Amino acid sequence: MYLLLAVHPGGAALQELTQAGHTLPAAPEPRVIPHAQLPAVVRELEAPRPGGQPPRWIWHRTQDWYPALLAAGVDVERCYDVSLCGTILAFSQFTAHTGYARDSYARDSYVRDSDRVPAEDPLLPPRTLQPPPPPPDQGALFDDVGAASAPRWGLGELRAGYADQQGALAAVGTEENRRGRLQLLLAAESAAAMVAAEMQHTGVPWREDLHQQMLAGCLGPRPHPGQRPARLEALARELRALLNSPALNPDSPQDLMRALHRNGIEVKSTRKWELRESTHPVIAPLLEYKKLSRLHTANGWAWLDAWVHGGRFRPEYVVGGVVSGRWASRGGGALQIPRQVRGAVHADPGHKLIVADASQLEPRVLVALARDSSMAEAARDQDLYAGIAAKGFGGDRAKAKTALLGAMYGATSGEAGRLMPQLARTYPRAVDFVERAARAGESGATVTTRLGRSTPPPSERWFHSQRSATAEEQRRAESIARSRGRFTRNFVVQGSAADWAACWLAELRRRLRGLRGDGAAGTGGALRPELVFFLHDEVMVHAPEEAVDDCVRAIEEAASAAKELLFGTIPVEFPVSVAVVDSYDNAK
DNA sequence: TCTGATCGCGCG
DNA sequence: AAAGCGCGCGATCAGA
Repeated sequence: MYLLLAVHPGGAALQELTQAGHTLPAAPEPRVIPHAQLPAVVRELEAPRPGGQPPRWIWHRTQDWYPALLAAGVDVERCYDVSLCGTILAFSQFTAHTGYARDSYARDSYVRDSDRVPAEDPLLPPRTLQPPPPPPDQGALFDDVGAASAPRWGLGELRAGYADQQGALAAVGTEENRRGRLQLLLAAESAAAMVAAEMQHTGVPWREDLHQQMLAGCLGPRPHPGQRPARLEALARELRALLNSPALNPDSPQDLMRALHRNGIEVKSTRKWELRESTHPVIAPLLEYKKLSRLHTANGWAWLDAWVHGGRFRPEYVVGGVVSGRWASRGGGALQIPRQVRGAVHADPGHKLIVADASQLEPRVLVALARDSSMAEAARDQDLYAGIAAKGFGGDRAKAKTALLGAMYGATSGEAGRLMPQLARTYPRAVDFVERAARAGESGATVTTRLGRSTPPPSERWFHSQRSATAEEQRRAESIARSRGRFTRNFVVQGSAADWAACWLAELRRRLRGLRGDGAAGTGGALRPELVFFLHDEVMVHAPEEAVDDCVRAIEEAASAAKELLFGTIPVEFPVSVAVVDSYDNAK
């Protein structure tokens, strides 16, 4: 059963579809449901019924509808996010012949700014597929607007948008199961949108007291606003003395660089890797200052005040926020929780954190994409890099890793660049695969992930540079082309890894829901396993101790299901490493 | 005084 | 000038 949910004057419009496809059956008048009653109606429709599958909710944006339902204690099993799926379909090479992209561009309510050239960096292609939504909840500031994150599509638009998408999907050829793969991607992306909303609702369990203890230990007591913590102030004094610069502000790169130069330390920047080259006595306290200053500004007391409430860190996740299909986040630096503060991520009493990550996901994805059987054999090892090193690199693991990463990122110089021929000799198929993606990107072509997510077309700047006349412009054009080549080279690997991760997440969500007993259903979630964090190739489940074994099994089963869904039966493993811990810093 | 770019660093 | 990929964020700095 498919249920369309759209905006309607006075509430929400709900319409049932008896069949879903590109021609939607004539439908009866929709049910109009006042907003206050929507959660109860959804709960009723989600209730298990004998022999029946749960409905699939079709809505414009999961972010518009789902948070309020979750807040009312209602969750749903399946959905179809027309906005996210529309973005995939508008760019996918699998649907390029269908005209869907062109038609959807014409639909003015379909907002996208992906073909806008970023003004700040002429070398880079556009990075985001959607315009940044309004800032996260700022309380009363936006009350008069009220529509900052309100649903936008009425039933007519929703029906038309959904039908167009189903039409495009139906027109995808079945060779190599392209249609099936794209359909899988749409389902996984929609599931990811639900997971993101659920994780945001649940939050990462965060022990504010432990965090504050750590801050006090590293920085001293909490300073007054605008002042440096005691430990930082002491280090700043030491730096000023050592550099004979009484007015030095170590937070200013310019100021700092001048002071370093005055003391004969000839650095070209104040980055820490460059500072480490010098042996001057000021370097050690300077690096210490930088480290603590970063802690204070990025994850200090102000961060705690802003982002942690009621023992939970609730960042906003942006599904599809990266062109490759990775998630982005907004607020609190959710995808950059430093190792230094991970001790504050702590399970509730009677619970454990299950932290699982897909080891060496991207190189394994490359092996599978390229069907490189010699590399597959080497990757049979739990440690892929060691396996690669054993054949082709004389057992030197570090070299093998550098070479493989270099191949995926497009290294041309340094050690990684020098190792490329060596890698290509032993593993020609894998190297050829990324090389072809790079050459396609350089020439302006689109590349596509395993499940059918494609790069946007080259930037206006790329097209413009093609018409270069002078030698100078020519060099510039080549630089722009190489830059796009590195992007597309990496896109096929990073994006296919994101395909895999989305399937992993979706499969895991389904299994975790299957673990919920009826008994715990009404307890608001406190007594059942919950996905609380996802980071590219890593998931965290917060689970009651008695559910840990089942959760670990679910994580592992979901990983092998994801591999099967993407690649079928192939001799490549995607092992996950699982840690059951009280505190995040004990994982890995 | 405000705004947008740049530097630098955290994560994968 | 050349440059291994993808992000978010805070402080500083330059320019309006």
